[in-house]
Amino acid sequence: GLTLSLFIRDFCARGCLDSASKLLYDMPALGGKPDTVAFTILIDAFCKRGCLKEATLLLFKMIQMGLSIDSTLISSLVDGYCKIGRLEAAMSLLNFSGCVLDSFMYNSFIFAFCQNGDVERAHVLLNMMIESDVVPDSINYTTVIKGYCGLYRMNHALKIFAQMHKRGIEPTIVTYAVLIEGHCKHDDVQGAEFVFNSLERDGLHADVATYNTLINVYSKKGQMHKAYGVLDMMKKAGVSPD
RNA sequence: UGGGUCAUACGAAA
Repeated sequence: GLTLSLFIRDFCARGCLDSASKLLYDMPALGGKPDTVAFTILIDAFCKRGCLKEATLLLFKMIQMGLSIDSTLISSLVDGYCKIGRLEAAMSLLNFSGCVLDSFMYNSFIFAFCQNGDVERAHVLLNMMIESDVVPDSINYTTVIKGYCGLYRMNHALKIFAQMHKRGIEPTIVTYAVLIEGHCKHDDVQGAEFVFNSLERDGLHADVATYNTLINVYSKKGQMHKAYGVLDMMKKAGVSPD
């Protein structure tokens, strides 16, 4: 199954889902066995394009074939349904599967609530994770932080950030980028600079996206000399602009 | 050693 899955993955990455499907069906003839992972790759590709009907059909097809389902597979579908706003479909699929929510699936719901502007509910979900002994990771925290930043609630965002630290979850480069952008929305250039500097203090390496975020802050504030200064920082750090 | 969740600008749309 592994060999042909690599080709299926490549087809999906290139957006050739028809070729990927064909290969999946041709696997037996080619001497390969379609397995859960091969199906998951294709199902996830359909989910990411919002084609949940095709994805769900494939799910039932593989179940008919006697293949087992696992959390990764269900997570793809749960995220797909969440991304198109069908949270109840995501929930019923989850119940049907018998899988339990893990940090990935929790995040699909948390993200969806944030997108709807219902960050309070996303926050409740984050707390539910802890109560259910599912350890929230930096992605779960970052998603809620971004939600609060989007609502201009920097105080809440920073509170979550502090809780994250207290629980020993390491922020990532994304966490910092989200906070930098949040401060920018608040017209708080100094806050953005403070976050950027703490990033370096914590031994994380800014990447192109991080630098672009900071450049965006400065250019929106008309501080182009500082924006050019970031360009110099990038050169010194060996990060090329895109 | 193959599969799932979070971030930037620009462009497009409003």
